[in-house]
Amino acid sequence: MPAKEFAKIVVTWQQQHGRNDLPWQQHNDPYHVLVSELMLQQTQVTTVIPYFERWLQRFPDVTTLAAAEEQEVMAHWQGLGYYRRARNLHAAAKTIVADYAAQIPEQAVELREIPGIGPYTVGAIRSFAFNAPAAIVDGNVKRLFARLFMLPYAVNHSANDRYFWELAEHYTPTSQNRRFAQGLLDLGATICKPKQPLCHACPLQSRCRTYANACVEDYPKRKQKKAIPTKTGHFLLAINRFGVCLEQRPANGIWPSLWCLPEVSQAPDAELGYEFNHTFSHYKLAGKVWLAEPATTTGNLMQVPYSDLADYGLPAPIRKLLAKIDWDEVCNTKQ
DNA sequence: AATTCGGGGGC
DNA sequence: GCCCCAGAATT
Repeated sequence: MPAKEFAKIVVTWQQQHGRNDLPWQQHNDPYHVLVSELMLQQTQVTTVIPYFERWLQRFPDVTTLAAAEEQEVMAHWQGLGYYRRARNLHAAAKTIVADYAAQIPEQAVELREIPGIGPYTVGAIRSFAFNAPAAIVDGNVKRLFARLFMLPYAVNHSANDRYFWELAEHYTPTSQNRRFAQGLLDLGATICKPKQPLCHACPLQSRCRTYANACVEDYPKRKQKKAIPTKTGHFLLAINRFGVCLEQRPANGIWPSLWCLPEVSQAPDAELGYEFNHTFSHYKLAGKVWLAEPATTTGNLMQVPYSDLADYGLPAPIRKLLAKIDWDEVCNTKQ
């Protein structure tokens, strides 16, 4: 299909049926685009919206964000996951203020040097913030192309990325690319969904090779991935009438820089109080929570009153575990 | 090229 | 339970 024809179909459909009321679409502000794109990396739109709104209230522009304290930046990301993105966004703001006079650059080579901005986000910022003719390839675009052209390339195999990028660049129009790029994402998210795609409502149905062959749901092809391992983690629950001991985790590894129950490398000589399970994308964590005395814990500790726990960006499984504990009862039995 | 980074939605 | 999500950085 000619590239111009493809672009016209996508642009026309986006105008009539696409998403045009998302919070970060309202001003085409490069900072809004930057914040939303970092938040949207591997995170669904409906999850991001409330975080985006709170973020803009506290950090309304790139200068405000650059001047903010790390701890406060992390607190506003709490619960969103992939916490490195928050540090990247903070570092990106500082870079933009220092090197680009607080103006987000438009050129790809400059954007690519900014922390947290990879190939996809370069294209997204150039498309959405500047309406520039830049390609984007994300999970939605790969799935759409894989089905439309019945591609045999597994979408979760990085060696195949070049095929999808070549297609995306071939079809990227020289005008109206903001709407075209949005249309690709909207088609993938609302029509060409992973499961139960709405082919009856698809503007590309007559062009779709997997639809013609009645094999839409067999695509995209996917490379089989290994089973994820299970790791055991040992955590200390040290409490008294003053509160619970929390420790700030190191900046690298799981839950970077978040406050958490102190973690130890092996099971201590103590009573096992609680257990929990948590599944990450790449391993399962079997958490053992040992009842310890506050004096036996070491490290970067802080004793936090139970009533203040909500102020600390606790990892989700830890937050849920602590929420189940009846503090009055624990204090009475422990004295 | 493979691994490491969360957490929630949806079925 | 499992797959998926507006991926990037690291090894």
